[in-house]
Amino acid sequence: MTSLFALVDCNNFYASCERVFNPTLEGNPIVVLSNNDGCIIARSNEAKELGLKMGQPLFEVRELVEKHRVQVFSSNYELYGDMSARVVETLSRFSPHVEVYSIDESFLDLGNFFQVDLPAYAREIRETVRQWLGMPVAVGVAPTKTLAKLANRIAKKSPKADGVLVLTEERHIEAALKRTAAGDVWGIGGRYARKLAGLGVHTAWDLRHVTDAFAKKHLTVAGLRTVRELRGEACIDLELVPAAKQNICTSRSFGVGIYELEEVAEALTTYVVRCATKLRRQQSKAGAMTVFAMTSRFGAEGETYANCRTVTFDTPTDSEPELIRHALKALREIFRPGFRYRKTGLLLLDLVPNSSVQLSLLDTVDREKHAQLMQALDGLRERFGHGAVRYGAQGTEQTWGQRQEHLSPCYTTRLEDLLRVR
DNA sequence: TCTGGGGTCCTAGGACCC
DNA sequence: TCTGGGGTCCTAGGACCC
Repeated sequence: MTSLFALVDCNNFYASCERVFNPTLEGNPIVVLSNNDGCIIARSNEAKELGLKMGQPLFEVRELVEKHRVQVFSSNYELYGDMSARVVETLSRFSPHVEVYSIDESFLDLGNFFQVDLPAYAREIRETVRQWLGMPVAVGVAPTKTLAKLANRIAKKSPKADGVLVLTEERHIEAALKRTAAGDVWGIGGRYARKLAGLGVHTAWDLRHVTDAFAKKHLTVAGLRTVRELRGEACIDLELVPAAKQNICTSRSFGVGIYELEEVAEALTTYVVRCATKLRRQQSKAGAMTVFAMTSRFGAEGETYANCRTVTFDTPTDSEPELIRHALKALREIFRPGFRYRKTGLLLLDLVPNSSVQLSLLDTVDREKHAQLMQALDGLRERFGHGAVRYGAQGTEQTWGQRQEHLSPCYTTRLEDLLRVR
């Protein structure tokens, strides 16, 4: 029994989300910026054609953007997250088993669909998402996830494929592997691509034909799995239930440089709340926390500073008051006055499921009371929004807030935004 | 002036134990 | 010149992904 996977990938996802709700943007170059409006993280095809690069700082291309009237958007994760959920909902009509791989990509298990006309089925997936949601997607179908990724890539790039490519016949797989660079294979990044080139491996076809020993020696066991997948041997299963995260991180750069401990502390407190909310959502508690603060990496000699402090808890916790207390203490220990801070954040580590928390004999915290408080806060935030309930330590001015000068309305999730459009 | 954020897995090497 | 052998755990660093 051979396996069969489809990879459905939204084209230029963030840029397409902006376009769905603002059709006048059709045909115009669009870019979406990272947090703080720093770098370009998504581009429409028109923007790609202008030569705008992924990850490029906006200030470097300001002239080009103005000259070609590129439409610029701050990232709007509320909008993108909601659109993503709608796409997944639509895809789930086409397979009982869908793995949500990222915000804009899903794998579908087509294991028993050999008897159907696969190209027609793939095209139907594409057309349905387009018609229902206005979202353009590419569909790649193949016997392994790695080959499905590769098929999807060609589906998107090749005008002839027109967004859909099925790789089930050997001669098609061979042609696809020969026209794909090794570095464009899923799991082969820039470092490995360079290393492989030095060893005479340039295309995906070359990579498919290295020995197992070669793959393991130069690319470790993960690379060996990739090579096997290129041969059509399915080694990477669909992950239907997202695994609980082992670390959770929240950090942001500030809109402006900050000199005062109190202001960095306000930002950090806000991030602790977000991070702890993610932690409780996956029903885990943290056994440790790392807090960090830093200046810009790009400062002159003597102007840059970065430090971190890790705290271990006697009893794993998800309580905000407790996490905030530890975080602020750690911050005070690493904070050095006189620097222009640009970023702070925290990692929650040593996560354990709620069900297997070991209580410490030395515990002095009223866990029951904290749990009730957290439950109440989560409920309020769910109903009234993220900022509904705040701690004093979060401040009210938020001088450190992110720049979001080009934010689009949250069309799908906020009534007032929807009304504003009408 | 302006430069993102959030994850995972694997390996090598050191510490430690018997 | 001699200076065991093997196992486990932890951490740092390197690679990858979106």
